[in-house]
Amino acid sequence: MTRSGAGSSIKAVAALAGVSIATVSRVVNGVANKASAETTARVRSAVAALDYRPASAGRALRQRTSRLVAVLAANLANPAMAAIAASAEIALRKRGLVMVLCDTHDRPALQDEYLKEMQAQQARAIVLLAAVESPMLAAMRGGPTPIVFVNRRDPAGSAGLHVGIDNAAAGREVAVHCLDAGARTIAIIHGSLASSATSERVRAVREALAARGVPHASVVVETAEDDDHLAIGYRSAKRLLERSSPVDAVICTSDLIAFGAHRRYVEDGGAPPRLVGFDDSPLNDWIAPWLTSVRIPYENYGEAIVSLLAADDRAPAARIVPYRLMVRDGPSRNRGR
Amino acid sequence: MTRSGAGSSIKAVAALAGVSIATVSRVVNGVANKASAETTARVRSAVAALDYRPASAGRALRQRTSRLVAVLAANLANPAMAAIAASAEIALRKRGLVMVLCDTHDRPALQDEYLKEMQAQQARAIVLLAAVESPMLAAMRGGPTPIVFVNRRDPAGSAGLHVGIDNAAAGREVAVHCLDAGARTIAIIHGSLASSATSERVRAVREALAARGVPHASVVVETAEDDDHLAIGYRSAKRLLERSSPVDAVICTSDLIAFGAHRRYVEDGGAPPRLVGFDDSPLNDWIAPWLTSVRIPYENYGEAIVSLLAADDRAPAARIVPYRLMVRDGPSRNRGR
DNA sequence: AAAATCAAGGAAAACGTTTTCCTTAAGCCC
DNA sequence: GGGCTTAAGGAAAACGTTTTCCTTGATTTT
Repeated sequence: MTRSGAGSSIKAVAALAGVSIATVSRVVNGVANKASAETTARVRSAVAALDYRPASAGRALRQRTSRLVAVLAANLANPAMAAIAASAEIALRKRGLVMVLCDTHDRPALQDEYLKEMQAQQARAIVLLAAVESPMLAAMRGGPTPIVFVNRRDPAGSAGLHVGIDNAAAGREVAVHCLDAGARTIAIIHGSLASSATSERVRAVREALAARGVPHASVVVETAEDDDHLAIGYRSAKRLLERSSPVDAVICTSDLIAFGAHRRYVEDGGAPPRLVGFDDSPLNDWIAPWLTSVRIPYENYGEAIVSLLAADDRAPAARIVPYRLMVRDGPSRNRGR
Repeated sequence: MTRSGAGSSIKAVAALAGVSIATVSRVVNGVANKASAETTARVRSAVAALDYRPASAGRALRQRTSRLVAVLAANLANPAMAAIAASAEIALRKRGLVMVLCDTHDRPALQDEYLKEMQAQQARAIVLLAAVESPMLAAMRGGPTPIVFVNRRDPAGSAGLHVGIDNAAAGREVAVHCLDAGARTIAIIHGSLASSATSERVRAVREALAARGVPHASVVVETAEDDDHLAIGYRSAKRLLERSSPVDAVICTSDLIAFGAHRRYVEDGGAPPRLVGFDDSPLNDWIAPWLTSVRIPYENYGEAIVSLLAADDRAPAARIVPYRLMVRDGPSRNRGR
């Protein structure tokens, strides 16, 4: 006798119910027209009595696919990515899928290592939070394993499954917001343009400013070579402060960049300019009441991802979710009063 | 011919190398004295040529254990938990293990559901980030699957594997720090005392204050029934503000609670009291320069967890990692000047 | 009333590994 | 040179499922 609940096999259930293991399997998996109501009930109660749950290894072996879904995040230290992961986990679980979470540190080699590992795990699907191009990704593209690109589109062409916001529209709205708020000279601080999200945002801001008559050359664009967004913001703000003429508003392509810039301005002692970021998080209300930010509903990304996986091939291959500009004008900005 | 890299089986490798699958398995797994140098080389090059990696389902089935390690976090929205998860992922990966991350929302029923699922997955080990007591946990305790309790100790007795800081010492240090900084009346805001970490911190603070001659009754202790730490801090600070006499320092059992309290004070308009929290994160330097906090090296927790799993049964069953009080006195506190 | 469908369920194959036995040949010790 | 041990490697079992066949009655169709 095996210990009761733990790891009872299909054989034990079959024996207890007085049927073959085939029947148990069919009842558990809900195959129609293969068991009488009476048999079904007997099997069900045996399953409950033994607390049986099919061993995933056996199932995966036979079905040649596991219930694992890999989420490869570029940087888990980024609260936005963590939020997406948390949301994905819930949505996957609801479908009986299990999330495997990995941190690629935005490095192609590591991303490839994980892709290979997940192939060995026979992962049901791959979710890439901010993908980078890599050999293995190229090899798997078009293969049988669905790949969902979140935030950043597929780095090679925009064909793949995608979840994200309309970055161009958001960029325009941010630009217009700054102008409407009275800003005359505007700066942009951005991260790596290899990210489609970043490049789309930057381009949209510039175009919107140009369309409103702001001379192209008067827009200051800063960036820094660093994969830490905080550092990018800090160093870029430093350079903005070194300029002869100050700017009225700084548009950052992520909240972390804005945090970095804000710190630099605070250290400087003066009143920081209007700061705008992207991502937003409920935490901003608490710790960054000075930051206007494009709220991206990461808590809904999980469902969007899963629905994309469930959809048939003819459904639209992208879920563009709505964003919302959260205007904040809290303590820190007018600290100088 | 199967498509080259993808999912080649051990049979293909054996055929290419001209050996049996048994030999391939042994070479891949590094079994000594079972293959000549020449054979080993031939197998290795076949493995490389086909980009072979053992299917984990087959392996798990045979070995009756997978390479999955489950990390069950009480709340992924908490940056501290996310940081631990990120660190665990790296450490596990280094040992060829794969992290499965789940969010139990601090609910026993959900924790049990995950525990069952992970048993079906034949998880190699279970890591509980802030465990709650639950029937399934009780059933698995003492079973073959190692369980590591992180931050909170095993809710039923302190026998289990544990990674955390010396909360009593940290609590004392925080209390002394406040007194040394000149605080006369001190408040404590804490979360659920079901967490051993929280209760140990609160007790240590109170004892240290008493030892320094602060009358027991003069210490204000606040809390709120909520699983959102931000809300606990906010609501508790509200009550502190309603008191006739203000406090000089508020010790919070987590940074999130401190964030919540800070917001309430800022809304009030006056200068917030000295605020102290627990957890800390690199982000605090950027966004909460007003928060003194006990820095817990979550980035090292992954290694501590893994070392606990690797240790034999006679090694000490706990890893108490060093903490450090990060004293900050940035802009927001002396904003009133 | 023969033919055809269909529900119910069992036996056994298949999935891809690891590992236990075996076998063979070589080396070593006396 | 006979008994050891040992390296090298193959055949086959075992792991726990799902699923393909197959069989047997019962019911429906023609």
